[in-house]
Amino acid sequence: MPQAVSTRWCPTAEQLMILEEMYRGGIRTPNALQIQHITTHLSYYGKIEGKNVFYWFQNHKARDRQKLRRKMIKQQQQLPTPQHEAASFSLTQIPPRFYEEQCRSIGFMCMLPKPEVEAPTAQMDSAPRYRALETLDLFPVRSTGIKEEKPRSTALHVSTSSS
Amino acid sequence: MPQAVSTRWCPTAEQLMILEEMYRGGIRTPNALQIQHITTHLSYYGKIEGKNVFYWFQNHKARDRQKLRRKMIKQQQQLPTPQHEAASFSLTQIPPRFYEEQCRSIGFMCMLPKPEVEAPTAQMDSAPRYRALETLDLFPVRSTGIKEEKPRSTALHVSTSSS
DNA sequence: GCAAATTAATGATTTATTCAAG
DNA sequence: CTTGAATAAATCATTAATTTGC
Repeated sequence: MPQAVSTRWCPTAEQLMILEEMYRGGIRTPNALQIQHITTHLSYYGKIEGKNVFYWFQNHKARDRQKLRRKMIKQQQQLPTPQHEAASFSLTQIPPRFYEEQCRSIGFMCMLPKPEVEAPTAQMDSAPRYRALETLDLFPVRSTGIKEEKPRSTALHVSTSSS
Repeated sequence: MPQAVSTRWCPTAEQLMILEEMYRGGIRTPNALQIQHITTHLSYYGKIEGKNVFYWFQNHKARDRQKLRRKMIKQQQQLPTPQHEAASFSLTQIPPRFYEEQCRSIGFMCMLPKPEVEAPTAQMDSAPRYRALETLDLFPVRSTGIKEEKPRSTALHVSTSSS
């Protein structure tokens, strides 16, 4: 069997550390330019593509939120259950809403299936290709105000449309 | 105000016709290469980008399905309502499932916010830029077996995980 | 110890919702 | 109200952990 050594991106320890640091720093939905920068920076530590970064943040954010939700439900169930006024609508709702102008900016773009699956003999992240790293050392990882990411109602769909 | 004449893609009649023709032809989730071709082809009739094509199919498919579902619900409600065995789980499910190995292939890619919003003086789809159209005249619009797009259960989540 | 069998994580896609321009 | 755009939720699928029988 010639090729097909791995189908999906496998982040190296450094890459993961940096990504998590950024996440902790407040980055949630990096825009295209940010992703480009992050990718460039991380490519120093191993093979990586923009979409990997994109997906990583999507998944990390989603699973973080999920974890929080579960914890909340659990807490609620452990509460003394105030007899009167027992919730009549599903809880698990994060506070009211913080909004904060979601950093909506990511755009999609169709991407060709995959350039080629080069069959590496044994060299990958062991031989990092010093990609420039020109633009910046790392961009404002912890600025733009750690937005709490508008929670939006998590359960409860009040579709206002009526047609 | 210098620029910003229009933010979103406004499909021309021809573009729309062609897209619908393709949709009727069975295309639902075109892969990147297909999108590229479609875009190239449609750019002959006016300004258009790959993501427009991507979104168009996404939305068209979703809204088509939505329409069907509503129609179904309506029909169900108009039925004599067979007292016994009233559905205990939400209907609106499209038949069983046809599967057919979904043509999964689209990938995302981060895209810069927007190259530039050229302030057109009055020329857009009136002056189509004859973009090559080299690769093909149009690819197999009605082949690869009109896949009915695996309907997948629309309501009813039987998560097998247990943790 | 170790390798097949399970299960848990998590990368990658698709679908559902929501927002908002026209 | 229609629909392009964008994000979030739900799934799918593959890899890593972990368990289990030997």
